Amino acid sequence: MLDALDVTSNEQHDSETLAEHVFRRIQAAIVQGEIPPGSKISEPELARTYGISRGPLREAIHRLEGQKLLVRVPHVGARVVSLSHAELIELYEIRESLEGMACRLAAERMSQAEIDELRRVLELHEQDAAFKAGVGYYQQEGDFDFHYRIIQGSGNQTLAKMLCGELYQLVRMYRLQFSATPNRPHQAFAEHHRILDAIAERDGELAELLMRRHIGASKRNIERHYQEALANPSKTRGES
Amino acid sequence: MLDALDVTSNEQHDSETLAEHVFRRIQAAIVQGEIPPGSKISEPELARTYGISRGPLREAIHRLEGQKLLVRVPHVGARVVSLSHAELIELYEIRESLEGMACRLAAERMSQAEIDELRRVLELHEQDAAFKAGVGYYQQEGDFDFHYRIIQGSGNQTLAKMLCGELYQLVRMYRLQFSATPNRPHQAFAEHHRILDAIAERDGELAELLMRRHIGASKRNIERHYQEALANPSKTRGES
DNA sequence: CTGGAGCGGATTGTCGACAATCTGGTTTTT
DNA sequence: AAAAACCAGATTGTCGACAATCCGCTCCAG
Repeated sequence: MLDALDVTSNEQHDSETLAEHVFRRIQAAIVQGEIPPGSKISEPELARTYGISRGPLREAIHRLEGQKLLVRVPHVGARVVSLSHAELIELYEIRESLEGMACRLAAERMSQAEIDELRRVLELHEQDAAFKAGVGYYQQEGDFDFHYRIIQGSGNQTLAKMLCGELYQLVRMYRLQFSATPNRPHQAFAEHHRILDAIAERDGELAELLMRRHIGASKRNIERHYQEALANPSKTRGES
Repeated sequence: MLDALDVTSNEQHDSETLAEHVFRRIQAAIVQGEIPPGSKISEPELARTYGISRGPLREAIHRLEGQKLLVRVPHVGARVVSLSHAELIELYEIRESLEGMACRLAAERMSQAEIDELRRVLELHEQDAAFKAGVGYYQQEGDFDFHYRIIQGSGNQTLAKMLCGELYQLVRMYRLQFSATPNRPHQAFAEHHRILDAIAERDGELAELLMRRHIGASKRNIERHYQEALANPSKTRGES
């Protein structure tokens, strides 16, 4: 069950609706930065690009707006989201609260098999992190994502829909953008490990605390990024 | 008094887009139960009802889906949401976490003027609650809603968009449905008062705790409702 | 030279019609 | 008679065209 990995990107289920298809394609393009943040979305242009009419495209745009990947103003059009520093911090505060809760519930309700699988995911990350030698914690999608699996393990389906179905791609977008911090990946991995241990010991209270601290650390990491970018305006992921 | 309740439905903003207009009207109809939960949404029928084409109507439907007031399955259509017992409990757990956080932030960041206004809102509720003699805590909308104002007072705009702009109507829909519990309104009012006191004393920790308990009490109230409905199937107060 | 009004092009909002798909009842087959 | 195939009706998905609105440019006045 680990084989199906890029089911979200290409290779469409042919019975799938056109709007659904183009929705996923644009979503991937935005998250991976192919359509840069802040850039305007032209309906006719995108319709030509994907070879569809404006009808399904507009539905896709509305759904992207629901996922907060686009912001739309009436009679003007849509732009790719570009979170301000304050907004990004706010998003992390929300994650702190919500994923903290999810982690507590996961510690209480995950099955032993799920915990074992989660441990295997972490080991897989370890190998990959070692391979990539620190340049960005390998940020896999969906089932390979540590946070994703914990949220799923919380058993709260409504929460899972919220975090894994709506805000997930937005968080992923910015996680990709800030993953190039030198020391952070190693630290994040260690934090993940401690969280897993707490879950394995069924210590919900500790698991929640650790997850909140983990996300809080990510938040501070981002704040540091912004302060550096403020002092040294050569930003946007420095490939020296 | 009660007449100014449908400000969201008709009248002004003629520069407003058609889709926006019909979106609000259908939203109000769903929240107030005019379109019963679980009922199917027929695009042609609604288009005739509101005198518009299917284009803007579909946009409105998508936005309603984003607010979780509709559930839509491809090639079949949309239905008004009908949360199961478990889903409703999950929603309240999420509110516990999020509004707890909002309450802590509000205690730390609300201005004195905002706190004074909040107290006035509560006094207004007291008069109204006394007037209505216990039959349902008068659940005003927007600025008149205690929870709404605390969330706004948290200063976290992202959180406010989430709770006041997306989940708000859904919560309101079920709050209206369960507001007929005899003793609950008086109790809820007392809890609101204690929360306000904690905020006024700038005690964020206590404010968060009280808010979590307050929502937890509402949750238990709903659970009791369900158990009674289970034992005595004469539910859905009033008509079918 | 500067500022504002007016105009042209382009984009978004809206519409009606056609095609693809689902639902439910009917017919046919075993 | 029961189950599967089928057909009819309606509904959703998609399309291209028209109308309303906005953005940027030009032109004119001061």
